[in-house]
Amino acid sequence: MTIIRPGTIANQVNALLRERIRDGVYPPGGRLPSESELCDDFGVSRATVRTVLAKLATEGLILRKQGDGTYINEHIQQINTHLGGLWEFGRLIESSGYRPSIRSISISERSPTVGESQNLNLREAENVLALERLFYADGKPVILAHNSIPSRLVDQGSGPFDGGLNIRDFLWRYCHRKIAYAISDIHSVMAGEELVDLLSLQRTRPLLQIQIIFYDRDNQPLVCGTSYFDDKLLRLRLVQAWGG
Amino acid sequence: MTIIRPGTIANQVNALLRERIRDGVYPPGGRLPSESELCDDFGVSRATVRTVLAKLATEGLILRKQGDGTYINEHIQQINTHLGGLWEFGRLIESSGYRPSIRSISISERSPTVGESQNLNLREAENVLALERLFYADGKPVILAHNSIPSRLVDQGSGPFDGGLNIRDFLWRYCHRKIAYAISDIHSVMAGEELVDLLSLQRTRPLLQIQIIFYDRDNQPLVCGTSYFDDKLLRLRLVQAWGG
DNA sequence: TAGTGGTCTAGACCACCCT
DNA sequence: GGGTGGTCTAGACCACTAC
Repeated sequence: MTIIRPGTIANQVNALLRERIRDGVYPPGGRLPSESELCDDFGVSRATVRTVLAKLATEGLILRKQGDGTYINEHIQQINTHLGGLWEFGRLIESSGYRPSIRSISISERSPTVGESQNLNLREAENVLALERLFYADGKPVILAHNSIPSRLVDQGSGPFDGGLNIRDFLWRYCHRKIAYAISDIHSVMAGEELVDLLSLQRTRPLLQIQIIFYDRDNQPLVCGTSYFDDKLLRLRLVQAWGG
Repeated sequence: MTIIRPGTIANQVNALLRERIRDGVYPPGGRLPSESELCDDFGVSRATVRTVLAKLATEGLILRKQGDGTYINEHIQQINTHLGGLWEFGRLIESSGYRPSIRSISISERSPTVGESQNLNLREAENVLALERLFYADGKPVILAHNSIPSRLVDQGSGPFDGGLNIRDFLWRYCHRKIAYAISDIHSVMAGEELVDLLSLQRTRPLLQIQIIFYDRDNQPLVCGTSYFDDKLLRLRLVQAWGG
């Protein structure tokens, strides 16, 4: 068949396979066509097909059995939160079955806290651009997110800022930087007064706290953030798959 | 050079590269030899080298820059907890800087709870083998772990069981099953009396709770588990890397 | 311009599962 | 035996970065 999508061939095959799995073109829980059939179908080499299948396998979306075939894991199909979902709060909200939205509480430049200065490896007297935002699930506040970016990285005169962007898009739009990797720490904390108020909790309650630092390919810290949410409303679910 | 290790060529190259990075054979934070140099060095094809480098890159251990080279990420070197660390509590304890040990509290067959019955997809009147274990960091109790395996999966007459094995090894030794993937839910909970006692907490405190279900390649649930630990003592740290 | 990583191909051989 | 996925090779061309 002919491919008309943008991007590399592997990405196109990837997108097509995901579509077909999602839309049930291949029987849910059933077997995928063999690698050689997929090669013929897409008109690509086996290596390309295998690259894509390997990626889907590490996400747990398919299960591969030597000498038998490749099977669709309907279990995972419903979970859109693989890894990477740790920072995409919009997806996290969606995967819990709600419609996500974002409200920007404040976006302003200020001097850094001690923690920010360490995490972002700031020099003396460097400021940060601080974002405070609330994520909503079906209109109900569920996640409070603080993020800080070294002011030096922000393009001059690039405001006003769109507080509705996720961090990756924000960094690209206003800093022209790409995220290479991130380190996250997950903690369990009791909600303070501010959190009880902002998240409309009835009373104080243990919440999940996610601290995350994003780095670019030059190992330079781009953003650090601290976020809070009630794990009784949203589910933090991770999938790990082993090829073998 | 000649390779003398067991396993596939790719695995041997993988192990060698990790060793060299860990031992500082390649300058920490510096550049790795180019792909073609590694090919010559190891005597393998470029595709094989690239397979290995891709894996190291997704773990964040190396940073790849087109047109430039491959750089060692000294930042990640110290973090042995990539993904997969979510269930290997021994490693989790090590990565927080302690010496891990395990004590088995009880291993017994019993009827399942409602949750276990659902999670393990048990039939009527099926029992489970229940493990209750404590993990220690430098001799101090830090993680309480409950795990349940359908009795049907356990080889007949395979007891007594070694409570010091991690789940993967336990399943292999006593059930001859391999884990294909796992789904984990992370929650924030207040320690109850039993936990305060077992983990020698001074008072009740918010803890991290990890609920996990392991499946085999046939999508059959093998084990479900619930574990608790104090995130003030142990760090739950995840690394996510994007190839691009 | 030279060298690096990124993408893709065609083909070989092996290990494994099913019937 | 026949088909499936697992491993590996040799070689081509492209895109990007540093100089």
